Amino acid sequence: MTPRPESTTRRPGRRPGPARSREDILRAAQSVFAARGYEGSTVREIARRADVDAALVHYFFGSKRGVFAAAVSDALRPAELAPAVLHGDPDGLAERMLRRFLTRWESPEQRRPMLAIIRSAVSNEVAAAQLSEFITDEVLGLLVGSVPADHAPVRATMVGSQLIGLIMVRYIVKVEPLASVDTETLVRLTAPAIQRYLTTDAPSGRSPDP
Amino acid sequence: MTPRPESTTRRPGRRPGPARSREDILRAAQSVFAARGYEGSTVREIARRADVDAALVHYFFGSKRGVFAAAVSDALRPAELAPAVLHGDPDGLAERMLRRFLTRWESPEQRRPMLAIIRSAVSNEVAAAQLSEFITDEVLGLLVGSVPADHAPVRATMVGSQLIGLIMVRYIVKVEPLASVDTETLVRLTAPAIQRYLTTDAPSGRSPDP
DNA sequence: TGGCGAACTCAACGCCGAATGAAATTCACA
DNA sequence: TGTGAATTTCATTCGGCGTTGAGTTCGCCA
Repeated sequence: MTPRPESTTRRPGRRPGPARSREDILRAAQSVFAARGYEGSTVREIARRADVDAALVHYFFGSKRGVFAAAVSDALRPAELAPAVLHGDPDGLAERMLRRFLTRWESPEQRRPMLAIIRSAVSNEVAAAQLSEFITDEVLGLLVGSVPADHAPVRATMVGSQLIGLIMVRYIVKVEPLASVDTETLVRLTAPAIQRYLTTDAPSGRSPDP
Repeated sequence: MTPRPESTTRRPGRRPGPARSREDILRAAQSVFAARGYEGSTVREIARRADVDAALVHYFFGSKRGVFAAAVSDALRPAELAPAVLHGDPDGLAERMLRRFLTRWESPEQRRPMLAIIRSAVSNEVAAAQLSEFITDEVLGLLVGSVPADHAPVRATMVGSQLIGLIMVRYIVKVEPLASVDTETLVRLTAPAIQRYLTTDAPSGRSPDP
């Protein structure tokens, strides 16, 4: 967060001191992509916000797609929802999971790269695939062992849909009153529905064809 | 749907026959915005798809924002979910509503303008506001009279979040297996959760501060 | 202390975007 | 039949986009 010394006039060539531009660019990219989505963002604006020439972005990351990939995968990897959430009584699984999830989203710092993916996934095939994979892996990981294996994938995506819906309504489209309700209320409202997707008996009627 | 006669070389000036370009542009705009979102779309591509010069788009709609507004509001107005859904036993409300909702989304024709709004709302303030209003009005309208008035807004947005989540996962991000499950199964899975948001007793604990 | 490679900027290219004003053609109504 | 309004294209402006290549400065190791 410590800002660079003033950029009144800058000369070409390497800057004195330790080189931190690469990280600055990455953080700037996260902000910009989070705010505008992939198509709406420009390399030049990222550079401007990182207080750097646009050519440097290409020097480090090769292309706009390159920065995007680096920016999201940089902060998406350490998801690690699973460990602490998994043990405890199965009836509280949804609530623990939701609390963890909301904690991440309430921190602007952590919210940024996830926003970037969602904003981009909506009109960008690559980002969409990345998000799809993330949902599958992450949510499915939570269900292994707690849920009959044959229905796990459907259950997982249902939970995923409820979570994404929450994000859309609360953080992106900002529909009131849900956008400003406190998280505790949110948990009380949502946890039971999610718990239902996780552990209620399989839907009656014939099962979906294999 | 009847395609225009071949456009090998065209001369300036009004074309012979009845003028349908305005409608052609509107339909083209719906497709393009639905596929690429607002930022990702270009007036030129809309014009190309409508088989028309780009200047004509500006002639009719003034600006890119103008086409967008026209394209979505054109096909968003006749929502009319309410009438048929509302009467019948209250316990089946969610299911009737969901069926109606899915029917609209399964038709590519009707899906287009809604896709356009969602794809755009994600990175566009104006579209987001429009979508927010739509959710509030439309879903809330269904609840009037069936639900205690004091909790109706929260309930409505919760239902909205579940529906948007469904759309995201099924039609936009396309997460399997939910993306290819048949609608009947989808109803069986989702209706109970929605019904719960509609009619279950208010969440316990203290109510959210007024 | 010299020099090589990493970090950085500058200037420019080619392209495509939204938007505009003028000219050409057809329509509709008197 | 004629004449004004509506529709359509063309040519153009202006700006910003992603990307590249050459040149400059600094850190570091031999």
